[in-house]
Amino acid sequence: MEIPKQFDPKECEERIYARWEREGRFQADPDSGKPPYVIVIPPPNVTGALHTGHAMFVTLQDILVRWKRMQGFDALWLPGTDHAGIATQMVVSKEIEKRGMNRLDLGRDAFVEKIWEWRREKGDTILLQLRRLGASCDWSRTRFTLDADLSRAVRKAFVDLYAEGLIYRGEYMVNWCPKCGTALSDLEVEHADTRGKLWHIRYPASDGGEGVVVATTRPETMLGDTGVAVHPDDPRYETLVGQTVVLPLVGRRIPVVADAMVDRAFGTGAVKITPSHDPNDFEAGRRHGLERVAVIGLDGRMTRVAGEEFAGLDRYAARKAVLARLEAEGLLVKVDVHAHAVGHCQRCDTVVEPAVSTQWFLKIEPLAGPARRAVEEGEIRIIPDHWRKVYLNWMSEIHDWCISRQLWWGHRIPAFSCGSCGKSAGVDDPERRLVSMDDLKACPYCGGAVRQDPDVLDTWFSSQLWPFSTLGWPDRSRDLEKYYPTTVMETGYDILFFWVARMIMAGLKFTGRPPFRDVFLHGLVRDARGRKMSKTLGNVIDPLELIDAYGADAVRFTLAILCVPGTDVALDPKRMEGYRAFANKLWNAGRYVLIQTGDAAPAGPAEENLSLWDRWILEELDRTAAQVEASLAEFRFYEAADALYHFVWHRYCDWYVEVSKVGLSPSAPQARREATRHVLFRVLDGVLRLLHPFMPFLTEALWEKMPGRTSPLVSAEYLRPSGRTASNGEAVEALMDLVTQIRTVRTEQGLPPGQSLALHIVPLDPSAARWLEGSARAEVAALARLGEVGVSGDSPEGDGWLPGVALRYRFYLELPAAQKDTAGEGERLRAELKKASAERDKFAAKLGNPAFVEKAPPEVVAKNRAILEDYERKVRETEALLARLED
RNA sequence: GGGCGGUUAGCUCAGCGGAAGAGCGCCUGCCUUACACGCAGGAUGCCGUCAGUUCGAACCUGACACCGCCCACCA
Repeated sequence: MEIPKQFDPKECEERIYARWEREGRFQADPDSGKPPYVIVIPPPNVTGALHTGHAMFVTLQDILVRWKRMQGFDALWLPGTDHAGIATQMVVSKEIEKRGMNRLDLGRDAFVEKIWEWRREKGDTILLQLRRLGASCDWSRTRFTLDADLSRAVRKAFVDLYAEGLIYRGEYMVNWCPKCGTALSDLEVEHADTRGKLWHIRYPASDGGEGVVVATTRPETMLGDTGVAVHPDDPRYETLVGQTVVLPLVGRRIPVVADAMVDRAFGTGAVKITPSHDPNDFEAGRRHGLERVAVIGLDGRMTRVAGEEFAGLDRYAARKAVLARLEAEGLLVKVDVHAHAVGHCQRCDTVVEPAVSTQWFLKIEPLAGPARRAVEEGEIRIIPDHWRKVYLNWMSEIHDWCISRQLWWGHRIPAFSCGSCGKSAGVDDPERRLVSMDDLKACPYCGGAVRQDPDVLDTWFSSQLWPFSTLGWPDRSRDLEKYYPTTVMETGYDILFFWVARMIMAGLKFTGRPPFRDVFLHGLVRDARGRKMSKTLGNVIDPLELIDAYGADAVRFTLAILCVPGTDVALDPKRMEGYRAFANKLWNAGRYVLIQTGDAAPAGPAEENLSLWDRWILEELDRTAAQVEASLAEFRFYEAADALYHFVWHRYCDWYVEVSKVGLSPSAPQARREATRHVLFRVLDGVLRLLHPFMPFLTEALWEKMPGRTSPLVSAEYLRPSGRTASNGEAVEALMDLVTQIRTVRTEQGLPPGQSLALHIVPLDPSAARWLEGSARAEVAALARLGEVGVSGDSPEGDGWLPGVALRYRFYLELPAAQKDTAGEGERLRAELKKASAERDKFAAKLGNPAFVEKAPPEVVAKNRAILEDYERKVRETEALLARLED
């Protein structure tokens, strides 16, 4: 069989993936009788391109799903995409603007049709990209949030919540993005600390007196002021309360009111009240019955009400103009530098404007209570644990959710209003008949013509239903019965509130059950220096380029091993080189094993034919399997990946494969050769199973080259720890230590690595002697590249032997004839003696402390004692060698 | 203003009560026939500061100092 010396991802990735898909290996089967294991994908935006965040979740979820599938679960990983309201509308708007059109010219229907065209053209791109990473999704169950059945689920949710009075409509102050032209939820506003200014402005008293100085960060809003507030207990303003002051530039008389919301220590202790343009003032205005004067329009420009001088100006131009006028009139008293947080639109980064408008809201408290309890009581587990606290914290101070958006792309709100009788959903609809599952043809109250609300729902309103809407809800489908609740929700912590929290609320509300049992939140992928990736920084890493350069397996393995719960991931392509090398390492180990085994799987040998090393590597494999199992169960991907890496490279390849060359040599007995072949093969087999979820392509490619493999690895059984107990650890470690010591002496003495030298070994105790029986001497020789190896109870005759001390052996390395000079050896031994004595003293002191011996657990004391003995022996032996050397 | 993380080898990070670790980088040798995407050997750490608890602390407790993140309607 021809196996190339380098693993070539390009050769196998596409071919193998196509085979898996063709054979239906990812398909879940509710009638299989197997227990379900379910993950629904965090649906990427339908217009999106694969980024590193996707690569991370694909890697982690695919590891979990493949692992469980191999363990015999009916594993379902359900894929799909999100219509992503604002994001998509923005992308398509920009696109048609490039062609000289705009969405208003086009009109709603035509524009929405354009987006659908776009979606048909590009919408599957991202799903094809997920495949490149090896995602084993059940593509037959792919869903899109705007699919007919999912839209029905959204409508059902809305109708039910409305019927229950949890959805209401009203005029409130909301976050408004002047550029996107829509209301936003609190979560869609990103606060950025900004160094602004605090302007102190004098409002003269109506009677011509001094009046009051107010402090504001937004002077342009003063045009809409309808009051000034001071603290009720503030002696400075006692006499002013109840009076009126004159609003500069406008001339309006506005009252001074007392309100406890005022912080006396801030600014001047007097606050201007603009009920139309500040959430606090909105409330204050209500409390004191103040008029609302809107001077900033929804387009971010000053309204006519702002006065002729300012009308039509952009809000920031108006700020300058207002300040100039105040300055001119001598009313600008003081300007302070003032740092404060300014809200920006998550999508377009425009400064958000608080604005009063009529919107739809979802009452949160009735939903939040059960959602809080589900986590508090452990029905839902959030990992890492500190996110649990964050979740609970957020859940307990959550506000109602503004769910309507003034967009065209999304689920249109199924609410109607009547042109004849004037009844309108949410406001004047006592029997709640104007919201319905079917489009209303006529007013159910008077039969008049009805009009549907033009707004659409926040994208996240449909996302919150994803774990069950994708499975057929509100119908009681077979899938819903079998796969709901899902098993694990795996996603980035950045959408804990946006998505995870809301799914929990919605899941409990609509299905009566939590939508998943475990929530695992991975860190965000950042650049090599830990900075957030951004186009402006130019540090964006494209996962597809990574796959092209290193192969999907290396990309996956890197992401997995970097995934430490609770930490963001610093992704360094340099590091990926290391894991590409790892892939290649395993490839070549497989190549070696397959060349040795030929075209028949080697039969199992009798237990007594297994050597020390054979048993050791099988135990190590077992321990690795147990470690992977335990680590994955707790979502410690890095730990599982690290255990596999270490086992494959530093146990199997570095030691066992090297030792096996002795066992396979023509001079070895037949039984030894067979046993070695068997163990080599068996460990490779186990490694491929264990590693498959992490590196699916490479492992499958090797698997298909193994003799006797009819069905693919993806459907094979995962390796279970066999629970072997007989331990050879001590013996093998002593031998490994011996080899390492010999190599060190060799290198330090500058002996040519290629030269075959003779060695003499003196075991320091009977078990050490026993471990050298059988093939061990030949193995040591091979590992340390030696010639003849002798063993005896005493040092060898003659000159020119370089002595050394290992844990359980003394050894003598024969110098080449031309180099019979051991002069440097004394120095080396003395250095080692010094180190060993220091260690010995440290442990002796510890054990000399009666409190330690008395109070520490016995096994700890015993362990320390054993270490002390090792060092004592080492010191003793080294001293003896030195003494002889100096004779 | 609240809350949550982090501070360990040059870099990125594990370890979280019993001998300071990994990967990359660095230094020395090696094309040893599975692999130079390789092999062998090596150097490198007041485990942020101070005080406590403990037989024992990188790990627990409390303060402090820097970094970072999230939430929040003080103009």
